[in-house]
Amino acid sequence: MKVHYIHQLPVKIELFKSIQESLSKKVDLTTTLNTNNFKYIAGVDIAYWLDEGIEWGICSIIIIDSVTLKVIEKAFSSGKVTVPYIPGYLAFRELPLIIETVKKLTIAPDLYMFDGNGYLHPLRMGIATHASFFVHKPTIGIAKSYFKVNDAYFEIPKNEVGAFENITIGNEVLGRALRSHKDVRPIFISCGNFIDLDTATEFTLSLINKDSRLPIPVRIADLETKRIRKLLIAKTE
DNA sequence: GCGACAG
DNA sequence: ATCTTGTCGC
Repeated sequence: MKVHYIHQLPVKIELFKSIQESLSKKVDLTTTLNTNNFKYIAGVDIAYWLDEGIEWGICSIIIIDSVTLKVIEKAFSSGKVTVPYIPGYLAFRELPLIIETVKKLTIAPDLYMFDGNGYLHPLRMGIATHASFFVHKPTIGIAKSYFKVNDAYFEIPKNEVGAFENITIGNEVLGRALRSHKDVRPIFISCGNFIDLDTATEFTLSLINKDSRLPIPVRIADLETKRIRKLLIAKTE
């Protein structure tokens, strides 16, 4: 049985340096919270595969125009993944490839949507929140399944499109279970950073189509990630 | 010892 | 996340 120690993860130093840099910058919230400026929305996802016992990952970021809903940019990065998946520490595993991919973007997204949680997290610091310190933009977390936080409570949302229930601990709202399709399991929305939950919900719902319960940017990033993985595996063999 | 566990 | 065929339904 292999034991992993978080404090020895190779990405730790880099992560904290970036957070320090980010905190010393001034973020203009009046600009970032003006939803009229949310024109370009990015979806981020990673797919994995094993090659001779070594784990590889391919990150895909796609940007859509929130008006036309068309993809206007795609960026990819692939590489070895050395950090294991540990519930609660997803960011340490996925951020290195994500950051590498963000650097390749020629268009700056106004909002990032991540596969996973933001504030809905035991330390209120899921991947969407963690990532905001690198991208310096509003971020939200979209999780396909519920990640249990101690003492958190919520009701199952009604079976209607747009129905939601807040996930709370006392008066604190961590996120919400949102029904993006009728007769389909809800998704779990939470703030990453620089955005409020109502706005996050509004944008999520506005980017849902009949193809998926996930918003378009995350959905397309997921498809792209698997398409590229197939190409990379074929190239190796 | 057993179950839970974002991706 | 990943391993995987058909199948039910719109």
